[in-house]
Amino acid sequence: MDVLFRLGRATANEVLETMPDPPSYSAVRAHLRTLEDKGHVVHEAEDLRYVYIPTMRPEQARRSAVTHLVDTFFGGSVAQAATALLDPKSARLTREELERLARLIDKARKDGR
Amino acid sequence: MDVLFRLGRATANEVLETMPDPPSYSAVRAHLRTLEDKGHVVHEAEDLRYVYIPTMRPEQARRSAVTHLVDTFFGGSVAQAATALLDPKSARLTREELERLARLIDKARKDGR
DNA sequence: TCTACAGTGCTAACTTTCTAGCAGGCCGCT
DNA sequence: AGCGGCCTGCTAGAAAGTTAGCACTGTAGA
Repeated sequence: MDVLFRLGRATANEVLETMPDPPSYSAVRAHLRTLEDKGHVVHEAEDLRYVYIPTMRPEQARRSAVTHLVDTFFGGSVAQAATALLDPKSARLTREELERLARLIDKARKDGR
Repeated sequence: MDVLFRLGRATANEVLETMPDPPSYSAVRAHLRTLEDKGHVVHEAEDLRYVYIPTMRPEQARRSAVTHLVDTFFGGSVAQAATALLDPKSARLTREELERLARLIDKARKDGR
């Protein structure tokens, strides 16, 4: 699923190539099929092969992943998660991005009071 | 592992209770043992039962989880991830938290130029 | 003391996942 | 037409994960 969320859509081979510690091609194909059985993905035939696509909408997947991360690793604290995310040691943001985030926070400050 | 990262340390029973869609108690115990075999957790005897603890340091686990989230769901863009995280629809930050984040970004802006 | 309880170690059966491999279809190339 | 490559569907055996249940141990309480 992570590969599919990352790529948006992918064939069995692309999933295999993108995976870290990949299992066999057979395993990937079988797993994609069970994911389809469970309704987590759909496939389309394209150029003679199957392209798999997550059924969950990207925004929802992102939201759910973010919530899970915050709950699992930051005790539910968005602020702590944000602090870790913006940690200068790893962040590397452009000036425009920083401006935009600053504006976002500014707006939240005004709205919140 | 998610449960252990969330709680820091937990017994088999606590893991079971914390899991969504929990399997059987037997499965949890067996799984904790294989995690221990693989070196991902250690156990300590405490009050006659085993308490399991992740071997990876929390900071490292958090960093790695954040990186994975950003890469998987936000195309590697920290800025997009931050925007989603601070989305006012779900964020709910206190004024102090907002101030702290604002200062963090301000600092990054000054350092970066 | 002895009884109940909760936890561990272990086992055996069962289910699911993983793996390799085969037949068949479609395409492009010679 | 014939060949090779790539993909699907399918199968069967191996490996891993799941489950229930037993014996044993230490603790607490009647």
